[in-house]
Amino acid sequence: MKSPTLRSPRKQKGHGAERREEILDAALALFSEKGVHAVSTRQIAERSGISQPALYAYFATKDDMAAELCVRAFATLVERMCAARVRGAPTIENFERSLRVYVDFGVERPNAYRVAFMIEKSEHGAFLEKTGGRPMIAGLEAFEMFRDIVVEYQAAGLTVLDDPLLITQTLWAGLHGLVSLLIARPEFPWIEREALIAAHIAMLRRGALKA
Amino acid sequence: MKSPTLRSPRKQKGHGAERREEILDAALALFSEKGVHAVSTRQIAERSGISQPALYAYFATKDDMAAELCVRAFATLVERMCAARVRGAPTIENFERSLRVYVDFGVERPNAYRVAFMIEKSEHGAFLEKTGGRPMIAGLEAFEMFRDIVVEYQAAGLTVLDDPLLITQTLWAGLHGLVSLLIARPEFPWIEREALIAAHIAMLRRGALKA
DNA sequence: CCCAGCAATCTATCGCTGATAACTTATCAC
DNA sequence: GTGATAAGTTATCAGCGATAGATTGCTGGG
Repeated sequence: MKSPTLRSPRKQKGHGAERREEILDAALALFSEKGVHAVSTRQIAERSGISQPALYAYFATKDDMAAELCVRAFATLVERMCAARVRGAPTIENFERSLRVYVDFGVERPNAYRVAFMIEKSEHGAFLEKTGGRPMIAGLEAFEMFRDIVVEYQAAGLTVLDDPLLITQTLWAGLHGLVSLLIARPEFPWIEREALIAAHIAMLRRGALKA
Repeated sequence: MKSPTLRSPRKQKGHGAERREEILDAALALFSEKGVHAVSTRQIAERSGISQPALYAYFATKDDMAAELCVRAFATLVERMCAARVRGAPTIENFERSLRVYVDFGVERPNAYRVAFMIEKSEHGAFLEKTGGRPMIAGLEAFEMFRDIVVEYQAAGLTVLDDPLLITQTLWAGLHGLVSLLIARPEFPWIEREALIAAHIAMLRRGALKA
C-alpha cells in the first residue's frame, strides 16, 4: 500500500520520454507563473513529483529546460508566420498582419520570448554556451522567415529602402521593443493595449512601405 | 532630554558618504564589466576594501546599489534630452536628433538602461518593490521629457497622429527595441551599427511625422 | 523461481549566493 | 576616564544549482 502522505515514496521508473515531458510541463507552468529566474529546481522537482537531483538525469542544467521550452515555442512562431504568409499577396493589410503575428506570439508566450531575446549572456554566467545557443538559433529561424517576407514586399517595389536585411533588422527591432516592454513592464501606464499595438504596427508600416 | 543637535559625523576609515561613493564606484565598475547578475556582493566588498556585510550599512540590498547607479544615469539622460531640446526648433532633423540622444544613451550606459527597462520584477523576486521603483520613476521622468518633445511637434502640426501619449509610447517602444537588442544580443549578425541606428530612427520618423 | 546487472531515483552534500546577528573597535560628548 | 554610538568585523543563516554515492525496482539469463 502506498500512502500519499508518506514522505519518500520512491517514484517509479519514469518511462523515459514521458518523465521528461512531465518535467517540462511542470517547468512550463511554473515559469509562466513566476518567470524563469524566480523558479527553483526544487520547485520544479516537487511539482513533477520527483526529487530535485532526478531532474539532472533529463536536463544538464535548469537553463536547458527553459531552452527546450523556448525552442518548441519558436517552432510554433515559425509555423504561424509561415501560415500567415502563404495565404496573402503583398498588400499593406497583409504586411501589418504579418507584423501582428509576431507581436501576438510574444504577448501570448512571454516566457519563450524572454528566453530567446531578453535573457542576456551576462545575466546568468553563460546561458548561451550552456544551452548551445539553441534558443537563439530557433529565434534566428523566425528571423529568417521574417526576412523572406520582407523580400517579397521589396521585390514588389513596396519598400522605402532597398536592403532587405536593413529593413528586416529595423522592423524586428521595432516589434521587439513593443513586445519586450509589454512583457517586462506590464505595470507601466500604457494606453489601451489593442490601440497601442495597432498604432505601433501602423507606424512601422508607414516607415517601411511606400505610401 | 534629547538634544536635537546635529551630530558630528564619526567616521573611521571610510568617511561616511565617501565610503558610500567608494562602494558605488566599485559596483559600477564590476556591473559594467560583467553585468549586475554576474557580480556578487563579496566581489563588490573586496574591491571596496571592506567586508561583505559592511555593504549593508549603506545599501539595503544589492539591487539598491544598482538602483542608485541607475537613477544617476537617468538624470544624465534627462539632462541630455533637455539640452538637445532647447536648442532646436521642431524640424525633422531636430526630431531625429532627439531620438538619437535616447539611443546613444542606451548604448553608452547599457547597465543603467538594463536596470531601468530590461530587468524584470519576476527576475529577482521583487526588484521593483525592493528599490521602491526608483529606477522606474527616474525612467519615467525621461519618458515625460520625451512626451514634452512630442507635444511640440504635434502642436506644430507635424505628426501623423493626434494623441501625444500614443505617439510617445509607440516611438519609445521603437527606440527601446533597438537599444535593448543591441545591448542583449551584441553577437547577433547586425549590419553596421551606425547605418542600422540611422535607418531605424529614419523609419520611426517617417512613421510618426508627416512627409 | 532466483538473482545478477543496470538504470532510475534517492539521500546527503558541496560551494556559492544574498542577507542577518552578534560581537568588537574607533571616535565622540561630557 | 566613561558610556554611548557609529562602523567594522567574524560567524552564520537559508536557499540556490549542481554533484557523489548509496539504494531501490525492474528485467533478462539460468
